[in-house]
Amino acid sequence: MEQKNPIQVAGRIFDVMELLAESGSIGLMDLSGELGLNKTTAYRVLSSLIYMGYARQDEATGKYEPTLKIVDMANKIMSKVDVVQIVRPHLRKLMEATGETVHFVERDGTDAVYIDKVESFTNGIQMVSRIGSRIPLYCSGVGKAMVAQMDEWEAEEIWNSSEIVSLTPYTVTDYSEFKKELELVRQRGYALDNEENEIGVRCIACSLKDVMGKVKYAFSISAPVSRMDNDRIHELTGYVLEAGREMEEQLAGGAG
Amino acid sequence: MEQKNPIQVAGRIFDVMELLAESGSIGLMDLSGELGLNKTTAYRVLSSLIYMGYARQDEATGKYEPTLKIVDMANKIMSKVDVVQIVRPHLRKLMEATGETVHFVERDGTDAVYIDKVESFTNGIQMVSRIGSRIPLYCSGVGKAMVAQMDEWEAEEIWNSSEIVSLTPYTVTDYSEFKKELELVRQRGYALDNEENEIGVRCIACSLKDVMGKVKYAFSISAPVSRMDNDRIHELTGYVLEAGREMEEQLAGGAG
DNA sequence: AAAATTGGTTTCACAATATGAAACATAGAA
DNA sequence: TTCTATGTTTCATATTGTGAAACCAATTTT
Repeated sequence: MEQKNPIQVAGRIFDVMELLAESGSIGLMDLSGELGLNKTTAYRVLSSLIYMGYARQDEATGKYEPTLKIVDMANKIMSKVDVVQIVRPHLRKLMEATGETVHFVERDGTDAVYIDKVESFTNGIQMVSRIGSRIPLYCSGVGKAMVAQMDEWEAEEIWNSSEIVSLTPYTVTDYSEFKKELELVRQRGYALDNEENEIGVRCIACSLKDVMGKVKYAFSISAPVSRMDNDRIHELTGYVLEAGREMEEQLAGGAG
Repeated sequence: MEQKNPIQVAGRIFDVMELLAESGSIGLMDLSGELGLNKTTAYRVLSSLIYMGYARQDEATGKYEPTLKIVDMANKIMSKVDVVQIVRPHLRKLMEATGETVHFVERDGTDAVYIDKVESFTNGIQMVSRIGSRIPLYCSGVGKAMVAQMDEWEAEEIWNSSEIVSLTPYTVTDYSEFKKELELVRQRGYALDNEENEIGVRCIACSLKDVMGKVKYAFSISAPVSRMDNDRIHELTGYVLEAGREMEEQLAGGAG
């Protein structure tokens, strides 16, 4: 058994918040059923959330919904993530130059966490990425870009700790194949994701080192395959590498 | 006394989260001191937050920080706010046409809550608005734009329930003056904020009705006074009213 | 219209759970 | 070394959260 929450209610409270966020609007019975909570307990948790201003109850339907107080908190958190402040102008520039949506991630264990994105204007199809959401390193462009710059043992550790699943028919699930791919990434200076993570989406990614010289960040341009044939990839590569150079320089200089 | 939290720890948990968000990184002692919590209690709360993945402890310094899990939750919440999906393209268009930052708010009691913003690219000076943060109705462009379209009694109720303070020398703190201003807004179709809320910032705002025909939303273009003389305001007015018409139409049609 | 069902709200006796004083551990400063 | 400042763990205690059951108010069914 993997140790329990030092505060029982805390788990319940966040479960409720999470469910409110997920559903947008939900009734007491559905909620308590979904979470396996006693009706009264669920009610008390909701009352508490309302008391604190994180939830509200719809007058008409009696259903419960989240307020935007969490969103405010989230934005406070983001405003403190100073890497974002530094790289955003570059990401914008890259988006303008290419017309495609740009993502920026930070490594966290065997995952990458989205910490910024700049969406393309023209782009009809929107990527479903969300700031704060995660993507595994082993099957994403940004992930491969980062792992490629790590020591062999670390790459292997990440592979072994990851739960390898075929998300699409193109997902690499064999370690030796993965290693070959990494070698390619090192040669080119950027990584490609050919629908390995989500069908219909290709992306070009490049990693960045932090102040300590450790691989920590990566960014990517992603677009539907229809706009990402080999010629286009070749064309975009230049922009990506250029942006990478600029950002790396500024990140290093910022807090030497 | 105004009734207490049905779950005591809940308050403490969110106080801690809020403080983590605010400070970015904080030690146990500072935290417990700041919140008036017992050292052990603070420690337990933090342990619980870490257990759930909402906080982490810096290996090197021992200090505690928020993770991005809350941010993910916040974005889930925002993705459910469908008004945003509808109006964003219009806000973008407005930003592109004017080159100025555009805000979109929803009324909540005597406040307006920011639910979307599109920042101008060129803009050197960044507004400090945050999605989810609040601004009083009585002293903001968006607020006046909304109140102007309400019944007299509702306007008065809002005024009386608001805590009127002079945020700047230009803030209107007299009700009869406020009413005159509202009359002007009705005539023009848009509201102006001449540094009434923040010195150095002017904005043009316009309100929108929801599906039920109730005044519920508003949007604004804001910019530093240096770029907002009377000529410029006159020039921008057209864009604002145009955007307002388009959005109102689409909001009404969406779920008739 | 009466009865039954459904969802939200309140009460209350009980014990599980959060509490905080105090002791402990560790690292850096004097 | 000793002192001081932080973070961590223990443990006896009662405060706090718990959930069964009763309650209320709309709907829906009969």
